[in-house]
Amino acid sequence: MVSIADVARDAGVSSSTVSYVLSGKRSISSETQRRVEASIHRLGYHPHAGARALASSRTSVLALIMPLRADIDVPVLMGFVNSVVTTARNYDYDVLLLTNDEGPAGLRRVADSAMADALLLMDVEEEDPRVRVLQSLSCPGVLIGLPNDPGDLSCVDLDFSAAAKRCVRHLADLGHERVALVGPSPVVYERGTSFAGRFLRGFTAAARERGVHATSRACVPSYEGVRDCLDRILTDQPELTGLVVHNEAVIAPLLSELHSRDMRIPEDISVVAVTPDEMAANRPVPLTTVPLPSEDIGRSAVEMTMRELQGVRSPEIRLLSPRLTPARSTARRV
DNA sequence: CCTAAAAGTAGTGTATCACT
DNA sequence: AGTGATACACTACTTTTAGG
Repeated sequence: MVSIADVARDAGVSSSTVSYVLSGKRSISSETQRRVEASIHRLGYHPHAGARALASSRTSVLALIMPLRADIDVPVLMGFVNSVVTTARNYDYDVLLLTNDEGPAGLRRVADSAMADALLLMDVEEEDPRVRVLQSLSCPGVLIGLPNDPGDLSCVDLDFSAAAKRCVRHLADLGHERVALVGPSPVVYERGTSFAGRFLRGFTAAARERGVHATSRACVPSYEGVRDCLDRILTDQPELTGLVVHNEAVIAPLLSELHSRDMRIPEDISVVAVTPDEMAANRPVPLTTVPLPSEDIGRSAVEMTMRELQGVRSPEIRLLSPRLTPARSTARRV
């Protein structure tokens, strides 16, 4: 293995000079800089991460804690992971991905063993015991999601309440008077997952505000779950003309189920979905969506974390404003 | 004198301080 | 602008000590 001492010997300088060339924390003559860089290149040197962590008590690793539960939509989650990892690399950080649900003890384990410099927490619940623990840790933490009491932690998320309102108002503007929400899986509500509650409350509030009849149902992500969910909704509202879907895993089976029931989109029923942009276009009928900005959320979370790591303590709750992208799946009610 | 346990030492690769 | 010494946390190895 090539060490900093090998580079120093090759370049004819001391190892501290190599270190300063690498960190850029001191001025180095251009000639020395050039020789050191040439040696680094020639020898194929890469700093030893363990030794770095030992000397600096920094790991250059962010822990992304993302419990992978059965009811979680992996493609959507990967959008967040991708954005977090990509942004972290811009700051010379790597990402430690933790997908087991270890609860508060897991946070302590990672922080106290100094595996990472900061923790990013996903799948946040309204009353999440991890939040209090995260605050008490010595390393910074940022939430992707919004608990009832975030304390002085920074949070980023889509403004799900506003997103729901956007969907309802769009349908109401098109003359729809009877709408329904196909929500996340029942377990997501039971767990008190923060986005689910916020979306549902926004949906209900907007419907009331616009005088629209509204029903909502949790939906198990399977063909059977979708059939059951639709049955219940249509029993409740046989004259339904608008659907809001807040459950990515359900979109495909739902579209196919509507088709088999001869409910044409958008002639018989308008559909608007909350889903990442790239997953909306590739459907039998291009979907009107409120895009889930996983890219922006992941990037913001890492940027906030980096600010904290630089010692800037300015907790911020950043709720991104939803957009609505109209497509063929919604139309004026006839 | 032998063994086991405890204490001590050296070495790892890097960042950084104090110095020239 | 450049350098030597040191700290960092841990491990592997060596030496010392205690007790029989």
